[in-house]
Amino acid sequence: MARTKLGSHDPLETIVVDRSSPVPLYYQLAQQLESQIAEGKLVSGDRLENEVRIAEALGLSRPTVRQAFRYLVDKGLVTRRRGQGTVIAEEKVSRQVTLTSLYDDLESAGKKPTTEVIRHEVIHASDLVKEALGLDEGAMVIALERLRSGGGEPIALMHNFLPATLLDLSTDRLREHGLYALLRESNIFPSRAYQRMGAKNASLTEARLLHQSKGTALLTMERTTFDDRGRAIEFAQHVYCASRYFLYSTVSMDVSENYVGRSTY
Amino acid sequence: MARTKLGSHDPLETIVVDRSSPVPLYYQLAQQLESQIAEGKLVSGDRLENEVRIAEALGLSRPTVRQAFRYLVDKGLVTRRRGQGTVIAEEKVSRQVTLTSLYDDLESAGKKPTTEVIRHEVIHASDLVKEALGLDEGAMVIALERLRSGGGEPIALMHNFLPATLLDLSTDRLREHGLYALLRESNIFPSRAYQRMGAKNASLTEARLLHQSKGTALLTMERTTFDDRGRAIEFAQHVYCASRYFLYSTVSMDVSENYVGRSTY
DNA sequence: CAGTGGTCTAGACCACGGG
DNA sequence: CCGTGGTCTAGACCACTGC
Repeated sequence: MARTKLGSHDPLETIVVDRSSPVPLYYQLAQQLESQIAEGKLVSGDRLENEVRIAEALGLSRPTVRQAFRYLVDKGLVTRRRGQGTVIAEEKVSRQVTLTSLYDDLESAGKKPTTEVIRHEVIHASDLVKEALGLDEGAMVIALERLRSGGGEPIALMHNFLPATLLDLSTDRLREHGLYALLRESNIFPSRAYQRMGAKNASLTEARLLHQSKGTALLTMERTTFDDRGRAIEFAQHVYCASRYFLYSTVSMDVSENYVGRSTY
Repeated sequence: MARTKLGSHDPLETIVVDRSSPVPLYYQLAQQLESQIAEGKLVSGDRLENEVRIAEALGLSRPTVRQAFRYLVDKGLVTRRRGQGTVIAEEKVSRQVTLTSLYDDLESAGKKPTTEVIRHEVIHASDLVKEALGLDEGAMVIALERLRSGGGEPIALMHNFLPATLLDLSTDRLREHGLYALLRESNIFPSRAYQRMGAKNASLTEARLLHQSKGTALLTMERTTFDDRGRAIEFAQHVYCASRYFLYSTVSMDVSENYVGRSTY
């Protein structure tokens, strides 16, 4: 079954680009294709028109269309192969667009999350925190300890350290919002994080806070987050209740390794 | 201290592109910059020349230089800001280029890894495995159970399931190589994986195999891996010894969220 | 062989950041 | 204001895939 169009649905018919909009053309195109995938108008295995025809149909140049496609590839929504075309990917990969670090917020959306702020103060950074954040001797950091619950049950015990010079945090707003949301409000945009995941048996205090018994296996995560300027903005040590919670992530293998593997130079 | 060049070192002087090489020009440029970063000739905070001047200096067009820079940005090696330029990023982010899924191999490089193949047979896929790999009723899969050790101590107990139609595996080669290396040899290129991490208390058999006591906290990971064609190629259930092992990963936040966050349309 | 994406060019104008 | 990266165009040729 080879279909140049896409079964009963031709996505190009419903796509429009607005040249008066401040939104980049490639982004308008990418978003509309993304929507069609999200809505199920384009499903796994469907093939898109080739770049040239899309460019003609929408009155765009080919590089612009390619930029839109690159966005979709980066998101794992489509796969492209020379000589074969552009095909909608398995939902599994794309469905979980959520990043590990943000999963809290999304997951809890269905679970009525609450956050209890156990600790919120400005202190001298410990050696570990200084090292992680690249701070100088005597630097001050905001130290947070929060208990995140969903559906009435505790999910995670979270310790965070942020450079005190970065922003001011309100304890009240911490109760209502994720930390990253507050950072974004202050024009700090997390862009990359370096994470380390492990496991540990619950201590007595951890067990009590998380409503578990001492010795229960807990998932641990240590993370250093950097913003789009390359600044270290947060060091976190979290402990998750493994019985109620998993950390999800989508990882992409390095293209360069494949490249080297396939080339012969 | 504003330096248009880069302190004592001008990276452009040592960069050459070979137009007769089959390696793309943008990739030649990206790799050479990457090398200079790896070798410490370019260090965190250094600023690169702007696109136009690099293009002129190397006799390339600006889009080609941009493509090289995009590669470096994707790898987290540099950050770029309009009006400010291209700056080498914190080492922390870039150092750990390693993917979670491949960490085994890299880590074990320093630890003399050994792999004991406990099980290697072709079986009917269970419902869970069929679901994960998107297989039909009655499909056959290769079932693997391996114990990975480093420095004489067991590190991980690994269960893998691969579509039997995908390739043939030799038990001998499994002892000597990582699974992904064998896949690549068969022209199967893992490109994305969907992972779920958790924790559990060791069962008696797990404890025995991993030289731990029953109840010790273990790190668990479930993963479905897709290749560059978008095919599901592997479903894995691994259990790691938390006392000797961590899972590392570098995650990048979604650009589009930032984009939306900053725009006003 | 025809069809596809991959690479590359030589320009253009715009948007943002900082002095 | 200037310098920077961000977007966009209209072409060109090449490399891989599958028939």
